[in-house]
Amino acid sequence: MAMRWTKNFIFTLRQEPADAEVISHRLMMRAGLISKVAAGIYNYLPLGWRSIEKLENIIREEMENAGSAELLMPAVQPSELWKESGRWFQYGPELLRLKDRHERDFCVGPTHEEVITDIVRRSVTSYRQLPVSLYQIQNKFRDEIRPRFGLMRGREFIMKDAYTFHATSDCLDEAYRAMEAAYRRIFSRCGLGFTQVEADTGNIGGSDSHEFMVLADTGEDAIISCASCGYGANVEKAESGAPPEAPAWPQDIPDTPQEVETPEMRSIEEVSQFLKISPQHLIKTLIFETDDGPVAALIRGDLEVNEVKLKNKVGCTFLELASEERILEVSGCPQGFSGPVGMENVRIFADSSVMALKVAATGANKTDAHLVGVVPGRDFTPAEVCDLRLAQPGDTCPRCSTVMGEARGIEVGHVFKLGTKYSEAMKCNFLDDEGRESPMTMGCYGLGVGRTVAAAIEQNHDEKGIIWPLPLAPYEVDLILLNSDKPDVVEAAEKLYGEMKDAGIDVLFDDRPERPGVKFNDMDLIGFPVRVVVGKRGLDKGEVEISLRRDGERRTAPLGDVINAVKSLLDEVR
RNA sequence: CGGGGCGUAGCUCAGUCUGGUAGAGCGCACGGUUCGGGACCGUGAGGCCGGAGGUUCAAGUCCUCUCGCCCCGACCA
Repeated sequence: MAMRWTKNFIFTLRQEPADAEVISHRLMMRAGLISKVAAGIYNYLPLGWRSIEKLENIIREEMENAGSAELLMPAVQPSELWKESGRWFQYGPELLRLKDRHERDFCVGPTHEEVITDIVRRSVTSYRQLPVSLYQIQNKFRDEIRPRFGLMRGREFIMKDAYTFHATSDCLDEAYRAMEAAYRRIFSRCGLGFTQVEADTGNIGGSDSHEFMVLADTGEDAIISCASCGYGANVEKAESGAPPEAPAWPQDIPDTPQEVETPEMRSIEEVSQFLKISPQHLIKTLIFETDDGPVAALIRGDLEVNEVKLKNKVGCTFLELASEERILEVSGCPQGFSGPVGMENVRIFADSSVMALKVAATGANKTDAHLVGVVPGRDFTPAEVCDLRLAQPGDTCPRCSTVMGEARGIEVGHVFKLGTKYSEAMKCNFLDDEGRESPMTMGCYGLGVGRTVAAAIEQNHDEKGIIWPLPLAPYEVDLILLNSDKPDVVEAAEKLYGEMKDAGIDVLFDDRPERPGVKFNDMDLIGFPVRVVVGKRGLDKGEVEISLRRDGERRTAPLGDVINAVKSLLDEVR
């Protein structure tokens, strides 16, 4: 594909756009790749769209390779399907709902489990027809609370979503592994540094789940990982090895907990200093509000509760710290003095670190008082003991006990084993070889297209602009006509452009009558991987200049050999 | 939804406190000089000062309401 700049629609910005925070957003705006229509809603301008399409085509190749067939589902979906799965009621304002002229309810699809399940259940009835693997590349809409960072967190965004249907979980495992492999190939082909981590399944539901994270300091997700065995997980999900044991209890262990006055001592720090007890001997009691009623979570004083883990344990979709009034209602005292002893009207979830304590101190459920000498199991029994810890860098690895580190990442892909959540709710059943009917086992696989392009820019730029990895560059080659007022230079450049076109080179011909500086700056800003400069200076010697965006080193090639030189340079960066 | 901030030329922003003729730089158009890293000189076009209401002789500026956008937080593939 070849194009002239003057026939294209490219407007670079000299000044930083006022509302762009992160580098990829700034550069995409400045380079004229995207423009904003409304909060979280963007135009993909010709240059940006070319990069998007290049990525889409890589995705298509790898999806087909993984045995998935492309289709396209509607953006607007009837509420009936969502009511069948139950998500019409579970989803909050993030789901953009609308009514048609007959007052019928619809939504703009944030994802397509319902529609795809409907498609498959209509046609597939036998194990002989399974497995099924389908994907689409489509615009989604999620009415994010706070869209930001350009394409990184838009409300409307392009996503590749794939869905697989199986007769057995073994078969799902196989498809899941194939998808993981396809994702790794896709991101590798884009030249991205990424990592695959264990993830929480969120509102989509399901069991196994992995996220593909492009490593970048601006990433919105925190990842905990082990350099030694390769274990990695989103902090939302991350397990960590047993925390260091608490030091020896400095006092006698009484037969019953002793109440101690602790006036105005609410925080772990205050209480531990006041009582001269290490934070590791305190039990922190947090009251949460959920759609399933209030619950209490217990964690050792030096650790933090992971709300996602708690949410999963409780089995609720809504969870947040309870209000002051609610705490008063549940524990009979203001915030800061709650404790598990004698707390009976709520379900209590205890982190295993709490139960590992031989003896501890905790709130007395009484204003300005704590209990010292509380023995877990003797003085209180939680409804459930589980892992509620928020993993932190420095924790030990749950697999191999090495100390884990933290990194930030941009979530560009997320694969889930859905199991039968949707097939059961929507009666997407099949008959097995013994004539028994059962719901299909499903997997779903998302990949953020715009986000991946943005992530590529986060990873590949310098102070001048983007440094495109070749596969995502809007054009691979920028051919610059330097002296548009010199007929012989124009003629040479035009001739070269024709040759490149004929040779099938992916080139943009900067034929604008602009000053050299303007052209050079635009070429750096947009970041074409290979640049070919035709100017009077070189032409007098019968040469043109060729350089790479990534190192800037200037090479020359005789006029007759430019095509070959460009081709071999392209191979070099490929 | 809570907290903070901003809406003035295509873009980036002054002017708002203290009411009195609508500004700058960049971009754009035209002429000239320039021409290998965002040139220079001259001329010019371009504004319902986000919108509605109010106060006032007079509102970009003060008051009320509204809409939009950005940042922090809670939420999320």
